[in-house]
Amino acid sequence: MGRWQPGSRERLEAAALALFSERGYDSTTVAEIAARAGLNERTFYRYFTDKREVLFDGGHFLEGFLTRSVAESPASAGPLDAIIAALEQAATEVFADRLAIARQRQTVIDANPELQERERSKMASIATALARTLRERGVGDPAASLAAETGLTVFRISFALWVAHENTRSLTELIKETMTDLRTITAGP
Amino acid sequence: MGRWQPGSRERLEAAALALFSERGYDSTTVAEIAARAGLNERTFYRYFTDKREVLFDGGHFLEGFLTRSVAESPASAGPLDAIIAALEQAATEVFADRLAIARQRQTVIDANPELQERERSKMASIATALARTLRERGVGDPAASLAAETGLTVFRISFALWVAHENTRSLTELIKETMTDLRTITAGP
DNA sequence: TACAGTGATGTCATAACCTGACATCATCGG
DNA sequence: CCGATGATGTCAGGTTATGACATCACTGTA
Repeated sequence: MGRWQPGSRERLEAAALALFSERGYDSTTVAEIAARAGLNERTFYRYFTDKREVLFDGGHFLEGFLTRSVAESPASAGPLDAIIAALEQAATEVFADRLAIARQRQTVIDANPELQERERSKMASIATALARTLRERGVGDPAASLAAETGLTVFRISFALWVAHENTRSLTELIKETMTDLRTITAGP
Repeated sequence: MGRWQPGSRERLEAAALALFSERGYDSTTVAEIAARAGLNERTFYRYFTDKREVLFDGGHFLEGFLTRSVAESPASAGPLDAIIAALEQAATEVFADRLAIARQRQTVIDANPELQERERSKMASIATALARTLRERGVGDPAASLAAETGLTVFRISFALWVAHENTRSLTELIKETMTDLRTITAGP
């Protein structure tokens, strides 16, 4: 073993989530997070652009997963259907096994407006990426943006229901239901 | 004349927009904004919770305008229709005369991720408020959230088209069109 | 007029966030 | 064994943001 343990990034993420859960986001300093990870404050900022970002690293993976999924969807599918299908795939392949951590994370985020802001931002970034993917598949504008944003809205609402403490249903199930609600609401008179 | 000129808040907002336009958001310090407004840095923070907020004060007014409008909408209207009607009313009564300032503001925001983040956050806050208003009018959940979030998505996309440099069409017109696109996209197979 | 109360602003000190510049040290290929 | 590379540490410093307290103009009232 040398000077550095491998997995600095993961250690920082774990340390941050633990500390944020224990004593809250505001009361935790970056120096403390780094110290618990056996690292220096300066090093923290080499991995994450700011203090919030340490909670949102997974977003990059999700974005890649979803864009790949949308890119591979059958050409016959409508844009919103392609988005929803990708989200359902993520629901089973990415999220299904991670309810406990998702809840812990969400508890931290729900307690802090700055973090909610960043979460929205991440969702928006994913929506932008998915809209681009749709455009590359020939979907026009603003249909592409609209489908991507709307799909993410459905996901966000479903996700909130999923992590709610009373809930026992699966994320996929909740996405399907929310999607049905959306169709009801948008159906013209 | 006494020690203070009236309208400190407005002066701070104007100074901030001007400085952000001139030399960018990052390169402008809070002390500079305050100085141009003839005030102290500490005083800036008495009016705005943080540096970004100085650009988003109008959001409070918009939120009030929209919730009032939705609260007064005819009971027969569907939830999404009520939201869209309120947004169209804001389009004519609030935004129509302010295209120039809206564009200047948007240029500043588009140049800085932190500001985009805050803008999203403001939209989300408005959506939350509108969802609450819908619930008070008997709309269930998640239909209320869904209608509010979807309506704001339509608005956001329409607004972006409106402030785009090439555009010559009215915001109301663009909202109607985007709404038509949404109905097309969500229409089942 | 005098003067106490109130509220807006200023001053000061300081913690935490974030960054640039440079130093240190382990690893790896030769 | 050595030099290149890359991850980490050290240090200095600017900016954001906040608490505590002081100052000054305006108000009402005796």
